[in-house]
Amino acid sequence: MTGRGPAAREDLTARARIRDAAIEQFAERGYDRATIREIAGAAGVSPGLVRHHFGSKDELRRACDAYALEAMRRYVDEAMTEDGLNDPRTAGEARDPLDPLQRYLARALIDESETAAGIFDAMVGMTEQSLTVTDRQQPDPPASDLRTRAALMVAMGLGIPAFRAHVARNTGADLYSPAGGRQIALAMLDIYSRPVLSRDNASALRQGLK
Amino acid sequence: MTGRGPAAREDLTARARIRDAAIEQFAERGYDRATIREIAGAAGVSPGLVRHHFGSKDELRRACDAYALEAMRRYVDEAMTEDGLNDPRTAGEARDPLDPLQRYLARALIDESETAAGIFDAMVGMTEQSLTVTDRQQPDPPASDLRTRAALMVAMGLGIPAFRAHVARNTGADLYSPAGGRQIALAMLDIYSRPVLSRDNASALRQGLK
DNA sequence: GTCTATATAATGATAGAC
DNA sequence: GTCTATCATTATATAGAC
Repeated sequence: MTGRGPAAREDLTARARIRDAAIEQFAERGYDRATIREIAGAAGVSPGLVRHHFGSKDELRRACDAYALEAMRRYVDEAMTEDGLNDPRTAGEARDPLDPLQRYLARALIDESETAAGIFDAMVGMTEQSLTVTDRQQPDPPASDLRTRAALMVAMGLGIPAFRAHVARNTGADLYSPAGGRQIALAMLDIYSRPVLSRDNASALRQGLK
Repeated sequence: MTGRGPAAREDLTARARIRDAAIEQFAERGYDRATIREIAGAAGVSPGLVRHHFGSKDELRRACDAYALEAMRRYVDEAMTEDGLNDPRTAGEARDPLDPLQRYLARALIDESETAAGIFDAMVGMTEQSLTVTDRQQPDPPASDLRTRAALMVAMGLGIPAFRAHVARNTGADLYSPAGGRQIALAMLDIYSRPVLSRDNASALRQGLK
């Protein structure tokens, strides 16, 4: 974990408060439905000040994108060190500050942000690498294209923050509450550690595809 | 498969053409960015006629939702019969007409449609049922809540149509082209038939969560 | 740096002719 | 059933005062 924790809201500059409020609003309502007025209100400033600092709504979005990208990059850099890889916290608390950004990212991808698309592609690359290792450890090699599998797995993983509200309604567990986060992490471990289909079942279905 | 296939575009009533164009636009651009003018243009009619047939943009959305719901219901009814369950086509061509509606559904969930939320919940229920069967066949029972796992799996599955553009950019395979669909189906079979995590790995991570 | 007030563009809603 | 023309609303962009 680098540096200082999250500063108290009142300690942030107006510019930072606006950016944080924008990230929250863009993630929650999407780019179009989030209004400058609302963002300004949530940050405790006037709409005019938003323009003063960011120029336009579109540039405000780009600033949020850049901020999210930078935070992701910082996390990946740390996680990829030799220490990080063995630290159990890498899978746990260390990634906590990433959670709201993951939700922002999922929404930005749907809103067709260029920066977010780049992050998606980077995630596919990392998943590809990780799959290469996993594949080698398996007795029988997978029949399908590596990159396709990686892209699908990233899309599936992002489905959870994307449909967060619907998951919460069905489970009573909000992804971003401590208790809910644990409940969901527990379920994810089960999902990821057991196959949905048996090998036989899968190859039977494979036949049906030809 | 019931009844007639898709009618030629020119054979449809104006009302049906508007509905189809709206489903396409809502799925592609989302509710807010899809404009009545664009939908009317795509359907080859005037904006005024949209109002004549549907009253308002919101009622047009509801009509699309109802249409998607009905199509899903019809598919499920057929797939759940004794014939359907054993028909290999149930996993194949039989669900082809469902694809564009799945994409519509994914977007409608993000746009907070009530009807779509109901469909999501129904999908969770079906997944729950299917998981109950699968779980019984496994030696060791999963540790986590059934409904939570089901909700997460539905969200993950819908991540694919939700992030369709990004998957396509990374794989060159559009989910809704014949070749791309096959490529993706093949990869899904691999994903679903092999665990991402070993049991040991999973229980180690489970410890880290407490 | 911060605010208020105004201009402008886009879009959904409406009315009425054919 | 279908279209054209217009209105009302909303949100962004802009200008200028403090």
